[in-house]
Amino acid sequence: MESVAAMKDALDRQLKAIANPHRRQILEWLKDPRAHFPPQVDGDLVEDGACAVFIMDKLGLAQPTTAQHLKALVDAGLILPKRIRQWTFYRRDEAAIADLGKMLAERL
Amino acid sequence: MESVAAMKDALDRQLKAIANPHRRQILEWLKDPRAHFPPQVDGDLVEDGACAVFIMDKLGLAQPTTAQHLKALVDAGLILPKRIRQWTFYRRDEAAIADLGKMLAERL
DNA sequence: TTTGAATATCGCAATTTTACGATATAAAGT
DNA sequence: ACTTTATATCGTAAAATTGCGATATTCAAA
Repeated sequence: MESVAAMKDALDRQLKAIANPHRRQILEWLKDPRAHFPPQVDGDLVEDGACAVFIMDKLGLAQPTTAQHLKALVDAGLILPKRIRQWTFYRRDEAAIADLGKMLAERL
Repeated sequence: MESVAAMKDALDRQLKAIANPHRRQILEWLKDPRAHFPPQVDGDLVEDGACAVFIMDKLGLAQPTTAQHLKALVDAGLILPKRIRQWTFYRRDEAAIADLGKMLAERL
């Protein structure tokens, strides 16, 4: 069981995460990875997620900046990282995103 | 009809507005003004909203800072200001808040 | 019309966020 | 082992956010 303060911190992280346009764009792209990212050899686009390299390319931001945005989304619990060989793939945590959406629709 | 860019700007303002704990606290208090604010002589607590002075007192922030937070919420279209005599009262724009919540639940 | 109270705005400091280059680490192929 | 590629981290600069004091403005009462 989590403390109230910890839950508020978690909500704060999630709301700050979606308060940034680049991070919302990433979440949007990951809704349909096949439509937005090229085919991958090492990791299924849907099952494992999109490769950080492709996300970086589409964002048009530097690698450290992209990594920072992805970390913010992971720390907020909105996307799930999966390391395969030397790559990290990211996919949406649909359950967490749905929970957040429901929470906001009900309690905002 | 609004442009897509203008709609994205509006969403950005709304998400940035609720990304701040103080502003979320204000929205929370305004859900039940009678429970959180003292009776008012000049303006109905529910119909017109809570007086900025009382909101400031509860926040424990300076007047200019409180005014800034209230402006952010007004500019985001989440609360409605009403000037009566020398006071400004604020109440939730329930329709706008519900729209935002629904939007996030469906499209996040 | 002066006084007092509420609100709005200005200017500025402190903090946080965003972005990047440099560099370190990790993993794979040569 | 060495090189290449992907990722992570460090340090730092620029921009945005948050907060406040000082001050202007607004409005009503004295």
